[in-house]
Amino acid sequence: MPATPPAPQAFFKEYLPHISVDCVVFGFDAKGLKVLLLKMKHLDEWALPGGFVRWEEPVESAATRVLRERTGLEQVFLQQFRVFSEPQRSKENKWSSENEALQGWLNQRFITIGFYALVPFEKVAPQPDAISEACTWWNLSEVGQLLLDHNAILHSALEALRLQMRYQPIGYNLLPEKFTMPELQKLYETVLGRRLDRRNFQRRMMDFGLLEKLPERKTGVAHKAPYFYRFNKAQYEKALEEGLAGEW
Amino acid sequence: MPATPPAPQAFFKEYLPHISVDCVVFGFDAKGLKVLLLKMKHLDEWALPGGFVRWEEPVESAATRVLRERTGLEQVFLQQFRVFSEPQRSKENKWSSENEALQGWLNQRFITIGFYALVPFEKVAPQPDAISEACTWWNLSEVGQLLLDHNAILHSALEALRLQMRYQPIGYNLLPEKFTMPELQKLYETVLGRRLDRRNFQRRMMDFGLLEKLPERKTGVAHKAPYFYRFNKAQYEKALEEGLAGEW
DNA sequence: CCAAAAGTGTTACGTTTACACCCATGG
DNA sequence: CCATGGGTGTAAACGTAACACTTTTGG
Repeated sequence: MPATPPAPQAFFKEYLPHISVDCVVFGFDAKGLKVLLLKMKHLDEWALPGGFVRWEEPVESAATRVLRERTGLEQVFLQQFRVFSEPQRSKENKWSSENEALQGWLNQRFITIGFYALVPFEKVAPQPDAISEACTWWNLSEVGQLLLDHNAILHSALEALRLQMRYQPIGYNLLPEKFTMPELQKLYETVLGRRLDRRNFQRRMMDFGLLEKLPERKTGVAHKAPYFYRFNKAQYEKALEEGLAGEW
Repeated sequence: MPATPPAPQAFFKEYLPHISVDCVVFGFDAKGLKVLLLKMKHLDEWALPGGFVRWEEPVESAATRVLRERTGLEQVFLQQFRVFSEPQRSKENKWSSENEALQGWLNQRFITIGFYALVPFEKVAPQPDAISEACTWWNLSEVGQLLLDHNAILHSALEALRLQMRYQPIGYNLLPEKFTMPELQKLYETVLGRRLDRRNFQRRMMDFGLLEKLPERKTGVAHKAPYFYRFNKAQYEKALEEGLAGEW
């Protein structure tokens, strides 16, 4: 979205009416799973980054654009997971903006297509959009009341991510290029919401054949330094296509 | 306030522009999996049953309405699985209709929300809609070239169904109230696309605790007559909520 | 009365889970 | 030098897959 206030009716000319995309952007660091949220102008609430669909683009392109503008990233894992379309979902909200064109646009009924994204936390430079005054990471456990039905969308995205984990690998997009086995394990434990056995986890991960063990070890840590690993991109893509065996 | 200029035509008054729903309706009989298709007027192609979204209803309600009007059924298993939004998906098609309002409506760009439904084959009374001249079941293997991107939607629905099978029970909506174990097995083999061991299948199914064995047996069959079973509705619903263990 | 299909049980195998031991490092 | 965390190995437990035997029925 442009930083300068749009001309009247600009939104209606540029975007399909009634259709929006909302992105649940997941990141991961030592503190656990995080989600990218926007602080809306003139409102006390935070919201998921979202956007609208141009007249000649697919919805995936709209979501990719939102991601690029909020995070600066180009290639991210992005997956549509559900449509949210209750007529009441936008009713409760009374948008009041100094910009009349924007206000008229936002007060439509919107059917929104939910996407979730997995992004490398440390590479993101969060940028607010035209209708928000801040864009920052939130720990998943500390997220409060969100705009409209965005809490439900977030919850649904997390469920979709947990489901994806059952048959596809995650990690490539959520971790830095080089990472340690305990870090990867923490990611899995965080998303699954339960502890895993250290030894069994390592063996299982290696058996998938997606990881390459590097000769280097982590430095500056107490106790025995863990080795670094990285994903084998080709094998990882293959696993995304074909799925993994077994359950968690 | 309405987003698009209020059109004189009835369609624009009644439905949200640019948004449609398409339903992949699966049925099952001795011949295997079937899908419900419509023969379009003035076109040689068949299409998935679809419809549009009223100004004050959620998309699920639109899909339910399509199902009711095409099949006569009220309570069916219905699940949204993906949005199809390529701008080109509707471009190729030149609608020509005797009804000018209809033609103008259909020539919009549509973003469609894909649903799949599981219905009891024998209870369905297929009914064509206003823009089609026939509505019939097709064996999945005999489906040819469909309208627009409907082949892709169908294929995607089948994938979603296979995925659902991995962690939720199917059968309640696809089989008659009373059925035999071989019939249930055939359903699973058909959807999964591979043979299963008769004995192990039976044990596994019973272990799920969803089936009730009835005292009656099938009559008029050669060889040993199989018992009838039925699903325990309460347990089945529970399994749909909580998921099943194990892989196929 | 026998071929074919259905019901029940038992064994073999592999995968997951649980746990033991050794290694490395910073305080 | 020892407490802590990381790396590797092994045995038990569990679930799935493979297979044998009995029962029933129509031709």
